[in-house]
Amino acid sequence: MSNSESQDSIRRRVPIPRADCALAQATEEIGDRWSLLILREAFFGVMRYDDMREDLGIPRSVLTDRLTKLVARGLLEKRPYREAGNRKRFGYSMTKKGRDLALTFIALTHWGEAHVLGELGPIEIVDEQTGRGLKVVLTDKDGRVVPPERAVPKVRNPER
Amino acid sequence: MSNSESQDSIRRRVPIPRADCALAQATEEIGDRWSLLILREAFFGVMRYDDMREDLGIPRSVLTDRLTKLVARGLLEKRPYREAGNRKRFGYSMTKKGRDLALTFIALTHWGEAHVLGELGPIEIVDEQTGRGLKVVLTDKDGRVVPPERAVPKVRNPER
DNA sequence: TTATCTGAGTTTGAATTTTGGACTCAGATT
DNA sequence: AATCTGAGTCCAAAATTCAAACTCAGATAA
Repeated sequence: MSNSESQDSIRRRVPIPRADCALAQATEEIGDRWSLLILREAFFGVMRYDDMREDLGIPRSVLTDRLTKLVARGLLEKRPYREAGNRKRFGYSMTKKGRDLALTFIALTHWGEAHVLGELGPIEIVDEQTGRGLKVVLTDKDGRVVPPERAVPKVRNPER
Repeated sequence: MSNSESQDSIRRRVPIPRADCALAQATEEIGDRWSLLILREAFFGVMRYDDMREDLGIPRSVLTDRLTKLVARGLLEKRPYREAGNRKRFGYSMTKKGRDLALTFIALTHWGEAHVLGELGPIEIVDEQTGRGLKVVLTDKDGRVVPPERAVPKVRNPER
């Protein structure tokens, strides 16, 4: 059916207003091999430098660098804490901006399970209040669920 | 309110079964500075090497490398096409696996608009059938919408 | 038929980033 | 005074990225 690609649809594309696109900006902040994984740690409640390092196997210098950047960009905050009978230390926790990446995490995790891992991973995301498993869906303004195949890009304010 | 972090909650964290996590696998496939942007191009209907290069400002050698990898991993496919009176060429288009990243794109794009760009970007995602704007939400099994703040990780089969 | 153009790459050498390991430092504990 | 620990810093080698120049094959132009 959609074999008609051959002729001219190759050129018919959404004209893309360049780098002012939100996805490009977003990948600027978290689009490297480590930042997302570090944020996942924070999302899962890991706050300490050495715990993250051990979980991820990330080189120290890179972890230090990423944590610093994530704090500077407001995705994490560095806060002092004190454990029973220990000196004060610092840990990292999510800001609102960081927590708002949860949807992206979950969507990407589900994709990874479906298409890379090939099975359900060891951790699921549940509703804290009901304990029920959660999934990510698209809805329109009225809350009607729309399957992802029907999602298409559209220029918001075509300037002509 | 949540000032009680100080004492011991710092250590109380989900024990994370290591690298078999889906998110780590997923970032292995698309977690670099360019892959997601290339896939966005494909999602927006850009199929040609030079169009992608121009849109993204990506070095040729890197684009070639990423396209090859994305094809090898099954996110894109390379297909011949022919434009009116031109020789046969090759273009790249999304596979199902690639298209299934749409939810992740959209979630990340919305995050970028809210937290980085600070305004709506030039492109919105709409329902192809109704033209209405779409957003990403979390739901439970019954389709009940759950706000992202209530999403928490849980070990799926705690082995004890 | 030879020359030119074009899309889709390669190649190259310099600049940048990543890596793993060793080293540091300050406050607790022995 | 010596040791331990969490949270880094510093370093040289390895891997990646970059911009710019070069290649190559088929279509069109002269």
